[in-house]
Amino acid sequence: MSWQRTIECGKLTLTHTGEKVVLNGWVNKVRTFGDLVFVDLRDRTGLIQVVIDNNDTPHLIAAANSLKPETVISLMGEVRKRRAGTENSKLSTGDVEVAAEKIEVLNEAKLLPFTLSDEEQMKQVDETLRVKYRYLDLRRPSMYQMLSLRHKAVKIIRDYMDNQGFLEIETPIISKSTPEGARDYLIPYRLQPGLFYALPQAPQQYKQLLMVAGVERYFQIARCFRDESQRSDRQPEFTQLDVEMSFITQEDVLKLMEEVSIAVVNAVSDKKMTVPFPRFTYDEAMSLYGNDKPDIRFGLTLKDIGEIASTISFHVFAEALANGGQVKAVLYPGGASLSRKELDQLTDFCKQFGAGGLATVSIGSEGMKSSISRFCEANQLAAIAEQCEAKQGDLVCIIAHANKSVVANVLSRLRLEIGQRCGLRSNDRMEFCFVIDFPLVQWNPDEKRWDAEHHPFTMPHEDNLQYIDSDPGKIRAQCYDLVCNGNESASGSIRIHNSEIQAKVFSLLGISAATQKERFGHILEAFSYGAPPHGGFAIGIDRLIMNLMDEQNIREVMAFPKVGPGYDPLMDAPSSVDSAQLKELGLEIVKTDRVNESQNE
RNA sequence: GGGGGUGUAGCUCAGUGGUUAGAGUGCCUGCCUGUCACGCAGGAAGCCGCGGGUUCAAGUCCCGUCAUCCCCGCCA
Repeated sequence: MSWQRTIECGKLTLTHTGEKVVLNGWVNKVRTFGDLVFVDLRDRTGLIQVVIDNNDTPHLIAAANSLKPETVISLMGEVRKRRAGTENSKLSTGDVEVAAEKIEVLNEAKLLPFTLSDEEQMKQVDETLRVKYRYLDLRRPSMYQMLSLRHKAVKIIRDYMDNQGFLEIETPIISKSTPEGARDYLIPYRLQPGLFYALPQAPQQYKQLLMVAGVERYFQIARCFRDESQRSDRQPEFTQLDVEMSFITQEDVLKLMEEVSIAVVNAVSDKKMTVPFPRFTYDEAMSLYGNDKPDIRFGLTLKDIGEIASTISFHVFAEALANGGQVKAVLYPGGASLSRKELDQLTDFCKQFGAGGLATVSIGSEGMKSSISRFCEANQLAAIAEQCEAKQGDLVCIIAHANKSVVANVLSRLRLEIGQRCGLRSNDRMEFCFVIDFPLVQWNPDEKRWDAEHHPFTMPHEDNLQYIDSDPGKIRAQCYDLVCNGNESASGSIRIHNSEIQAKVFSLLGISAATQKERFGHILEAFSYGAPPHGGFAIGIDRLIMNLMDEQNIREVMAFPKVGPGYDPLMDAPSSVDSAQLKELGLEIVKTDRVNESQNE
C-alpha cells in the first residue's frame, strides 16, 4: 500500500465508518497509557484521533509510544465510531477515530522551540521567536485560517474586479526613486555605479500611464515598499488593491470602493456594516471628530464651546481665542467618578499631544465640579455641560489652544481613548465612512511652501480654482479616503489630465519648470498624447484583513513579516554582502562604530 | 530622532542587596487500556541579554550598550 493519503484528517465523519484509510500529517499530540496510545494527527484540514491498542496491534505499540510531536507520519487504519461516551464535541471529527494498523514515520521532528499544540501559550510567545520559526508557527490552525481568509479575500477581490471588466496588470518592482513621500528602498545599478533603482511606494505613475495607454480599467494586488518607522499596523512591504479607471467621476470611484469593500467583508466575516457608507467632508470630519479618519462606531462628537468660553475670564481660554485658536470639548460618559490621580493621568495623556493642560467639568452627585470653577460662574459651567449633553456622572473634557490643529489632534485622541475605556469600539462592526473634499494643499511652515495633501496630480474641484492665487488653502480636491473603525482603509483621487491645470498646481507647489521636466517629464509627456479623465484608489489589504480578523498587529496577517525596524529573523535579512559584490556595484561602506561592532561579532 | 515597557530553564513567568535562583508548561525515565489541557512518580535542564561600576556581597542598585514591544515625530 502506498504511503499517500486517501483522505484528509479533518474530513473524516461517521459516514466513513468501516473504511480503511491512509492518512498523512503531523503528530499534534500523543497521550499514552502504555498499552493504549492516542495520537492526534493533524493536517491543514483538522485533527483526527488515532488509537493504537496493544491488544489489537502489538507490533505498533512501541513505535506509537515513541512518536514525537510534529513528526510527519503516514498511517493506515480503519475508521470506526468512537465508544459511547468518549466522543469529543470540540473536534469536528470527534465522533470517529482511526484504529491504526500501520504507521510509517516520514520525517521525525526534533524538539520544537515552542509548543504548537498549546494555543493559549502560543498567544504569549515572543514575536521574534515566532517569526524566526515562522514555518512552525504557520502550522497552527489559527495561522492557517489567517492564510486561508486572506486568500479568500483576495480571490473575492479578483473575481469582483474581473466581473466589473478590470484587467489585472503587473507593474515593475524595480523602478525609479520619487523624492516625495516616504523614504525609498534603493537598489544600486551595477552597470553605472551611482545610479539607483527604487522599490515602488505604490504603482501610482504606472497605473496612470496605463490609463493613457487606453486600458481604462486596471487593478493589481500590488506590493508596496516604504522605508519608514515601524508601527503595529505598518510593515516595510505591504499589499494594496490598486485601482485606476478612465472616463469616470468621483462618484463612480466611491461606488466601486464601497461595493468591493462590502463584497469582501460579507464573504469572509459576519461583521455588520452601515450601508451606504456615511460620508463626511474633510471639514466636517475635523469639526466633529478632530481627525480625517473618524471612528464612527460611537458618537461623543467634539463640541465647539468657544462662545461660552469667551465669556469666561480664564486666561488660557482667552489667549487661545485671541490668537485664532479654539476651545472645544468632548464628553466622557461616567468620567465624573475619576480620581484626582486618574484625572492627572488623563491630563498627561493630553499633554503628550501638545495640549497645555486639560480643563474638566464633572457632574457628580454633589453637583458640578470644575478645574476652572474659580474663573467662572455656575451658570457658565451649566451651559458647557448642557452644550455637551452631559448627564449625571459624566465628565466634560475641554482643550483650548491657539492652534486649531492641536485642539483637533488632542481631542480626537482623547475621544478614542474615552471610546476605548467605555467599551464603545467593538470589533463586531466594521463601520466604514468616506471622507471627501480634502484640501488640495497644506502649508508647510518649516519649508515655507505649499505641499500637496495627496499628490501633485490630484484634481482640484474646478470651481475652487479661483482661489489658486488668493487663498490656496481653501481649495478642495477631488480626493477621498475610505475609513473603517477609525483607520484609513483606502485612499484615492481624481487625477489632473489637463495640462493647464497641472501647470497651475505645479507652480502653486513651487515646482519649477526644470524640476517638472526632471521629475515628472515622462508622465507629463504621456499626458500630452491624449490622456483620458481618470482616477482611482488603493485599499490597504493587510489592514483590512486585520480588521476582519480582530488582529491588533499587522504581523499576524502576513505569512512572513519583519520584526523591529525591518529585520527578518527567519532569513537573517538584511545581511552583509561579499566585498566583491560591493566592488562590482561601485559601493563603499562608510565605517561607523556600529558597522565595526557587527563585523567583529 | 525622541519617550515608555520588557529581557531569569526550550516556552511563559515569579524572584525584599544576603544559603545551593524557583513555579507552571514542555522535554527525558518509569507506571498506567478510553484519553482528548489524560493522570501519578522521578529526573535533566540557567552566561539571570551583554559590558562596566557601587558594595563585604548584585538576578536585584547605578551607568552604558544590544535586542524586542508600544507610542510620538515620520508614513505625498
